[in-house]
Amino acid sequence: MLNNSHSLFHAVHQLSRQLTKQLNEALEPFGLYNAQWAVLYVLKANGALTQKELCEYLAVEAPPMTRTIQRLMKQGYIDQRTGLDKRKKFIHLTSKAESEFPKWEKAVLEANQVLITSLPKGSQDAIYSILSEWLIGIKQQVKTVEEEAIFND
Amino acid sequence: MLNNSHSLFHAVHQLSRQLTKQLNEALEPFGLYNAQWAVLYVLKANGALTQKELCEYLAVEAPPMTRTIQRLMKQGYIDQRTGLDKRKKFIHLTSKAESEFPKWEKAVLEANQVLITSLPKGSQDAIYSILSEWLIGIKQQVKTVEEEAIFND
DNA sequence: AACAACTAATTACCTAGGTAACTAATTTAT
DNA sequence: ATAAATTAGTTACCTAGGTAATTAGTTGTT
Repeated sequence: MLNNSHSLFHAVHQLSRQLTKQLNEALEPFGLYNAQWAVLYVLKANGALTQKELCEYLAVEAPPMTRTIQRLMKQGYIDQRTGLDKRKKFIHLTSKAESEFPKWEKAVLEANQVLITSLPKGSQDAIYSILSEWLIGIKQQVKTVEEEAIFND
Repeated sequence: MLNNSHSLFHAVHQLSRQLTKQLNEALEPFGLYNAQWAVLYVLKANGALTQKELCEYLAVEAPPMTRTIQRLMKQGYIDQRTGLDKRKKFIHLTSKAESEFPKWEKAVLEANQVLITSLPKGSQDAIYSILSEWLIGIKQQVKTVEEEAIFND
C-alpha cells in the first residue's frame, strides 16, 4: 500500500533507469545507445520525418535530438534532406540501417522479453493504461498551472 | 490495450522525465535539484548514513552520489564525519538543513500534489504495487541472466 | 517591398546517472 | 606477520535530457 508520493515517484524513476540500462546493454554489440535506437525505431515505423516531428513522437526537446541525429548520421544510419522549406530537415533511414534493422530489433525484443517476464500480461495492460492516462493528466495539469501563473502576472 | 513493450517502456521513461522536471521546478527557488533533495529526504527520514548506504537507499551508483554530496556540502546542508572505519564517511544533515527542511518539503509536496491529482487513489496503489513487484522481478531476472552468462564461460 | 514575428534547428552550458580505473583502509589467508 | 583480496570513496569520461540564446529561413503586416 502506497503511503506517500515519494515512494511512487522513486519507483518510476528507478524503473526507468533499469529499463534503459538493460536496453543499452542489449544494443552495445551494435555500437548503439537507447536514444539512437528510439529514433531508428520511429523512423522505421513511420518513414521519413523532420526533426521536429521526431521530437514530438519521442517527447524530447530539440537539442538532444540534434545530437542523436548527428551521431546516427556519422554512423551512416540516416541521412538528412531539406525539402522546399529549407528550415526543415527530413530524416531518412539509409539502406545500411534498413538491412541492419532486423538484427537490432531482435536483440531489443529479446532484452525486452527478459525485462517483462516478471510482469503478468494483465499487469502489463493495467500499468500501460494507468501510465498513459497519468501522463495525459500531468501534461494538462502542468499547462493549467502555467496558465494560471501567467494570468496572475 | 498494450500492443508492444516499446510503448510501455517509453511511457515509463517519459513519465520519469516529467516527474523530475516538475520536481526540479519546485526546488528551483531553493537552489536545489531533485538528486540533492532525494539525499536530504533520506537523511531526514533515517538519520546519518554512510555514502554506501545512501547509494543503496536511492539505488544509485557511487560516483553520482559523491558528486551530489559534494554539492550539498558546498551549500552547507550536510557534513561528513569519518567513523572508526576510516573508509566510511557518515553524512549528517546540518542544523541549517534541518531548519530549511520544512520549506523544501512543503514545496515538494505541493508539486507532487499537482502531479498526482490526475491519478485516482486506486490507481496510485495499483501502479505502486505493480511497479514494485516488477522492479524486484527485473533485478532477479537480470541477476539470473548474468549468472548463466558466467556459467557458460 | 520592407520590417516584424514566428519557426526549425543548432550551440553552449547545466544536471543526472553509468562504467572503468584508481586510492586508501580494512579483512582474510597463508 | 605479511601478502592478497575486499571495500568505500573518488576521479575521469561517457550518454541522456533540459534551458537559454542564436542563426537562418518563412510568414504576416503594413
